[in-house]
Amino acid sequence: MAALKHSRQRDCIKEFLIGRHDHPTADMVYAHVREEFPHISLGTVYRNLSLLSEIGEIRKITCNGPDRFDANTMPHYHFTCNCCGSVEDLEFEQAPDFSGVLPMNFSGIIEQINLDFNGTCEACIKKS
Amino acid sequence: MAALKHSRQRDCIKEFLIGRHDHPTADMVYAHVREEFPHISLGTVYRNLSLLSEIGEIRKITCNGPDRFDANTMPHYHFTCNCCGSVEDLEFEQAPDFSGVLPMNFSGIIEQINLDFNGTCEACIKKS
DNA sequence: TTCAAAAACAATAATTATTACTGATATTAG
DNA sequence: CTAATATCAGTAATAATTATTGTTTTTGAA
Repeated sequence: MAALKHSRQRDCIKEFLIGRHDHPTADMVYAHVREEFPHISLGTVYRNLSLLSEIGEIRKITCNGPDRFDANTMPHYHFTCNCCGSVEDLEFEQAPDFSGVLPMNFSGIIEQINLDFNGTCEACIKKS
Repeated sequence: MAALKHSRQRDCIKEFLIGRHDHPTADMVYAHVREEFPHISLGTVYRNLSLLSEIGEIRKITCNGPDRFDANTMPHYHFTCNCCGSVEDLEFEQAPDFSGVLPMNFSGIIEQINLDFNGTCEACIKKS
């Protein structure tokens, strides 16, 4: 049940995210999708973003300020600027390795490991 | 400037956090501090929590749901339950090592590295 | 020990981010 | 084609946080 019907609005949201690498907020998605669907509502954007996250087609990034969304669901890492809130991908010489990182005395289930960085982005350094 | 005067309310907030290891939210702090200062306002709690974070005396944890606060400012790692939102500390056999983890093509300043985990906590597993 | 400048306060209003509700519309399986 | 229902737009409601305002504390210097 909950048979997930096709929707043009959802497609448009996903297509937009695929074309972007700056991890847009719900508002940014809304602003864009509105060009194609002038009557779309912000609630629809939020609902579809949650839906797409739940089925794993996009990734929700919880950082400071509003949530952000990323169509790249491969493991990768983010830098968040404490100053302007922008989020960018980080690339490494060698991928971080968490294979030896096993928690002690923990009886829950770990589903995801998040490594992320924050500080001041290049643009904000120049501003100051 | 901004000479940070002493305040009994701020002390109480900090003392409360020091005695806890469950990373309380602003509301939880408010509920407790109210016992000692029945007229304290939630705004005061928020203001002091930000202040204490800014000067590095506590750490603000941005996760899903409301922000949480931690008096332990030493490097350590958190597990967040996707189900109930609780946050707990994780202990490791060997501390994660980020020494080899250097970003390429990045011109900002990295101030903090966050490694955190999420999934389902023991209590939520039992519930289901 | 006053006393005034400024930080901090309580109370409350406002803002921001997100979720829930409702009746109309679009999609899809039979 | 049609009925069932997921999705929609529009809007109201909630949750989390920040800002404003006039009053009270704190503190350093007179």
